[in-house]
Amino acid sequence: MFGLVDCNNFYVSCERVFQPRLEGRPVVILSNNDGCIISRSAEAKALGLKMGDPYFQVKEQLRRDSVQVFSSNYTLYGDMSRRVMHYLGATVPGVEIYSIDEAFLDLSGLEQHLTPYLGNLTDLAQRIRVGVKARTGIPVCVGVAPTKTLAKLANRLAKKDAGLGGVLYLDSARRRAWALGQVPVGDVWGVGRQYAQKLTAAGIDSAADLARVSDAWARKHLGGVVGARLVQELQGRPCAGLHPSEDGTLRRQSISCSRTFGQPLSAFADVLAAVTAFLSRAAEKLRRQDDMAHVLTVYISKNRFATNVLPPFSRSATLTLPIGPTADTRVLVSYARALLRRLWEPGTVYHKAGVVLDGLEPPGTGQQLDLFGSSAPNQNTREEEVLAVGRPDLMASLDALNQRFGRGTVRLASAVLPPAPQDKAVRAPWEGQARWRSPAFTTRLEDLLIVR
DNA sequence: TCTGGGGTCCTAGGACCC
DNA sequence: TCTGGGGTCCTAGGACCC
Repeated sequence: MFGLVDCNNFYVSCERVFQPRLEGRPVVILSNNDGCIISRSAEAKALGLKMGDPYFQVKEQLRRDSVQVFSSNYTLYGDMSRRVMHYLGATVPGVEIYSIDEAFLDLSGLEQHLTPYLGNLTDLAQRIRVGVKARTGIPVCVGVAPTKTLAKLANRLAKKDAGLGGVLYLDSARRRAWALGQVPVGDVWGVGRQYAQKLTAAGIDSAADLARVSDAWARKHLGGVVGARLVQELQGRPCAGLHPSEDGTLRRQSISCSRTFGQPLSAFADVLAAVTAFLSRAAEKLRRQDDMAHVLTVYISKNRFATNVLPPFSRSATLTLPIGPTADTRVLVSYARALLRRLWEPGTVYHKAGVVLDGLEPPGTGQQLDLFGSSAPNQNTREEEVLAVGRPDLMASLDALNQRFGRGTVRLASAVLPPAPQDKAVRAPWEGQARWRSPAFTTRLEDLLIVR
């Protein structure tokens, strides 16, 4: 049996924990660069504000309706998420952190042990909901069902129907059938815009309809094996297990960092500075989960909303590192520069850039065998290994300094712009704005709330 | 003037190998 | 005239998720 815990309007809820005056008022959170709406309170939803609405388009309405507007504050949200996940981890046997605001719970076998002492899974789910709120201030809903897809579906019903008290357990075939009938097919986990359109055109309107299609039909029209699994899961046959997140952290298979620039850029040096900064950040995350990367992708994008710009809006270049996996920022940056040159079209105005690290593996899984001269295939030359390993000690010092004195205290020279006239910090041309960012209430001593 | 960022999984064609 | 088949790796891209 699976549980799904999903935080309600998570980013808004994080702000409200430390600013109770926001309770009961419409609140929205904006994306990076204050671009568009990415989280809304119930009151903001009721005003018709939509996920993804560009700020500049709804600015007037926000003002008219006295909506409280915030820039996103990922330091705060990340820390609040950690607290929620920590509590869940201490409460049930297995937790899979699915996103910043969602976690699957392994509840298998719990019911039979639970019932005599503590009641059924509905009671447990209810205790979890109350417990998270009491310990973190974050409201959540909990769905419980025999498959992940049905747990998601139960969660969404629990969110929508206030009468359920924030919890729904699909404990019988009858209840499952009822739940499937309540949910439009486009709201099923795994059905996006394209598939929803295709499905409704075929007369499949609800989750219940989708649960009735044949395996062959699902394979043909819903992306092959993915579609087949989706339908099975709706029918109550689990196709996906729980992948517990060890010690409350999420281990990634790829790590990326990208940004829309604060202003359009057309100088190679400016974009290279951005790419270097993004890659520094990505490599930092890579080392934090104690991995090395074997594959590097760089991409640059034009403005897809501009009427005078033709597709393709984005070009990418991927390289399997000839030297094997590395976690050294300097090694990665030297390859990234070459990839960027390959993509670069002089005279083009760029809007966004990004990097992706793939092929992650912990240090010493493959390349170290070769150090001892094993006859493994694809073995690197000694020189290549030395290049790939780089200077782990240097990287460790870099991370330690930035951890202690703040992100970006020590950077690669190529990420730094020509010195400003005075000794004052200037924003890099690729950096955007965050005009309404709340304090880092939980992670900066200077930002601690003062209670009188 | 102003339109996010970070992930997952799957497919498919070409290169290359035996 | 006529030219195999299967596997893996690399790379790019599409669909989906929050």
